[in-house]
Amino acid sequence: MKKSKMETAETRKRIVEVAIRAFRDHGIRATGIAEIMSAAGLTHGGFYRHFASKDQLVAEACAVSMEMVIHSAEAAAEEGQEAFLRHIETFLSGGEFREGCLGGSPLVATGSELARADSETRRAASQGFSELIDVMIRKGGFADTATAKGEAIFILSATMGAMNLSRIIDDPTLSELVLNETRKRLAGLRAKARQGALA
Amino acid sequence: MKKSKMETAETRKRIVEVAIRAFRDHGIRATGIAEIMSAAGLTHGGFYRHFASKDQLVAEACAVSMEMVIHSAEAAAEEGQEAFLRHIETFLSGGEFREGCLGGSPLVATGSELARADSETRRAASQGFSELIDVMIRKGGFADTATAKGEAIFILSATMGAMNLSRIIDDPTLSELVLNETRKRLAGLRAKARQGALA
DNA sequence: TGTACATCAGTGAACGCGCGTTCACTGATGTAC
DNA sequence: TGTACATCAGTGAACGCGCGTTCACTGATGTAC
Repeated sequence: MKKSKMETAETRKRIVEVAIRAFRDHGIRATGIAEIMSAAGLTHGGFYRHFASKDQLVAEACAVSMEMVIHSAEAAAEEGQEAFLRHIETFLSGGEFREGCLGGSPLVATGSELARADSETRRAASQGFSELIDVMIRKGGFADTATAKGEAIFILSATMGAMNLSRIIDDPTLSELVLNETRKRLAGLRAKARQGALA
Repeated sequence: MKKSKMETAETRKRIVEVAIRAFRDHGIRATGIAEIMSAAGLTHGGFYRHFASKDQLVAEACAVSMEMVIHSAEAAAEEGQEAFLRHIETFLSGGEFREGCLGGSPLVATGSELARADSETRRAASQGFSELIDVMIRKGGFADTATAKGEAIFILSATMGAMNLSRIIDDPTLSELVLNETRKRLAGLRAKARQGALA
């Protein structure tokens, strides 16, 4: 039962979307092809009509979910610098897992697995991270353009580190403290970076 | 061929040590019992004379490797505050993977897997993290004791986030930039925290 | 426009493989007398 | 101190299971005439 080209494209897209969520929720290695296909309303055999291997899907899922994070950040930036900065900061309040959020980003949700992933996947992750830095530089309102890239990198490193730690820690009080202390200090840094703009 | 109590204890210790390295290098899920036992010079069947399950070994390996990080940090602190701070900072220069280093810590090497680990393992990781914070507070030379914990948490979050990111990124230039920019900014913060001590 | 046929998305059984775990067995150790 | 026996660390075959991947098949789609 061959499907129309449009249906085929939609199916492929659906598989990637389902995979993004599954990898984010359960990890890459812990997620099976059959599980993904089943969640997409298909049987496992059809997978290889769309992808050459699981690794190829992992790479594509990584690329697409990084794009989602980037688009989501850009969309927030449409509403102004304040909204953009609040968008970045929001992750550190709830440690959100939703798509488009830093917390839903594969860099946080599957970080240590990505560090050991194949070259295609790491390429996708690196490319996405690089683009995220560029968006921050353009919309972050950093006073000193010479240090903007470093500031953006620092903010992302600290945010992602705090989110990862907060998910490991089983004591809710300490877990939230990690998010809050990191958010507080990054907000202080940002205030200073923008104060510089007025000077 | 029963072994003496001393030999048995040594074997158990060796299994844990081998496991720490294997989990750190290849990840938890990707490392099999047979692989660990073989690296310890044994066959896989004997594993269950020492541990009830793989999960139990994971939890113990997590606890022991966190202790190694903590002891290593305390040892550096013996040589004075400067040496201690340089010890923490060192990780951000080379992103080292050695035992006792933050980079060799399960929090960095297997971060996203730990976030989904069972309660025993997360307990061990949380406990270790908590103790690491305590060591930093005691030896970090923070001027304001009220904010020392927050400072320590922030430094660890940023350091771990940067190390994880630097291992994902495949472009060596950007990878090093992430470590360097994070190190530079944390050094600036520390200088300020100690300046406060003199005031 | 209608017909014949090649294409190929999706199915579901099957593949080899490695996993965590179990178990009967071996034989040196530790213990009770 | 010497002997008899229970213990149990380690071996290696075997277990069921789920994995990624393959394949013969189905039948609707897209194409060539």
